[in-house]
Amino acid sequence: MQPQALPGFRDFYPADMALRDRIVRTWRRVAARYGFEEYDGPPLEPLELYTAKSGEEIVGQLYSFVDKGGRDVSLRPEMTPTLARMVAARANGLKKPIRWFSIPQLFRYERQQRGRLREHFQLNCDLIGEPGHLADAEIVALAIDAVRAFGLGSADIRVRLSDRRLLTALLEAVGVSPAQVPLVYQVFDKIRRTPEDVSVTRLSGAGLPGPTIDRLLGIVRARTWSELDGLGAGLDRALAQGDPLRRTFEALQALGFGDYLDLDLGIVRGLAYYTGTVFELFDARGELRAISGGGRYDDLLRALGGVDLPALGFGMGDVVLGELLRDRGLAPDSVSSIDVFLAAITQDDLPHLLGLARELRDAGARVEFALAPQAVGKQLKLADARGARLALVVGPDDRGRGEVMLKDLREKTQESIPRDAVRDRVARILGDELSS
RNA sequence: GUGGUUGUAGCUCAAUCGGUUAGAGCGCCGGACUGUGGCUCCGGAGGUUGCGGGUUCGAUCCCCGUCAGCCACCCCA
Repeated sequence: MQPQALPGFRDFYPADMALRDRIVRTWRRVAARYGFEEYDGPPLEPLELYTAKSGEEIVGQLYSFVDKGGRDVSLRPEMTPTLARMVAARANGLKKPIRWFSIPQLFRYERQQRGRLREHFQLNCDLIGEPGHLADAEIVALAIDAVRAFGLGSADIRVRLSDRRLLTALLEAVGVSPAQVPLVYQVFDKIRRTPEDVSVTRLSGAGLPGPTIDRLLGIVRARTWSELDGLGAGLDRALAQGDPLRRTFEALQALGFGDYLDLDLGIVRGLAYYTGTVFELFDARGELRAISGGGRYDDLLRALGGVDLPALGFGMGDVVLGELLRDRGLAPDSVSSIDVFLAAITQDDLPHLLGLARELRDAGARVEFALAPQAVGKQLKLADARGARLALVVGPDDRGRGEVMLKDLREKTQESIPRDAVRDRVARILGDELSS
């Protein structure tokens, strides 16, 4: 048995690379539309960067080890601590609000499953220095556009939005004690795939009385603001905590993304540092894991980097998105690897052909030719398999006339043209394809 | 980390009750085809049946272990 890639790590064959490349390029393009600048940091970091303040959940899954210098290090499981360090180091000199994005390869040591590997690429977009609801709307809008740009619409994608401030206030208002909050979060997180009686049993097992449980179920099931407002008396003060989220909804509707949004207070992001808006993107059929998730973390930069700046952001991995694109037939078809194939009839034609290759490559064309003597038919077969638009056939007869045979493999036409005119003709036919 | 389930050619799969030399399609290579591509026809390469052990006259098939994939749990970048 040949050595394989480590569990959870991927080999990218050209077809896989084409998809990954499309994803990454599309992300860059969309982030740029929102005025975001790209940054990056080290893939390997000191272990303490993650054990210090980051979510406790992540620590157990760190891909960490001791390096040859005896340092405790970890492959980065998330980008936020690195971002916090970088922003903190130059916080005074950076114009706010900061709009930065990165597409790091992230790692975690955990048993893999579909859509969940030990390594993935993740679009990270963060907006730092703005506490207002328009920043929240911008981030959510960017997350939506980052999948919309692949051709996915509101029929394919749903966004579920919640707010920690609102949820916390509601739980307190209905009588959930701080000690009971973690369990309530757990139950909320699983509410969609758990029978109701199981959820009720777990909640009552934590000491919550029946009426409180009923109200909790009402909170987690509310999908509109009016449903939430109708949950009963005594919640007005708590519901007032929902104002920022309401305004975020309104802004997103004005931006034209209303069709994508669902209110869902059952969204429980694992990372403990979220302080306000939290959201997740899912495929509308509910077949896959979350495509993206994020939220507001106004206290994290102070805890992590020492600068007191409000911030929010989201992450979006390439694995689930890639699966969704494949499922929907939106992955790239077989790509053409060359523009022009050069075919020689005899060995004597080779110097002529190599000169053409140099000239066309200098002009920006993607050029290939047979590396060993072959029948012309065979060479053209290869040209076809490569997806070449054009083929140039050079033989003794052509050379005698100072010409070459230009074949358009797509149009199935051919004509003999002067050798000196090749470059211009090829450039004209390929047109825009050259500049890309 | 726990439990379940599946591993046969590069890919998708077949192989009777445990029985001879493990097959097919696609893909790949070559030929028909030494001045013209996609099609067609012909041929070829490619397998320690994931790996290791056990039962048996005989194991792709039964048993145990292990590794890997998938599913659920845990958790969720």
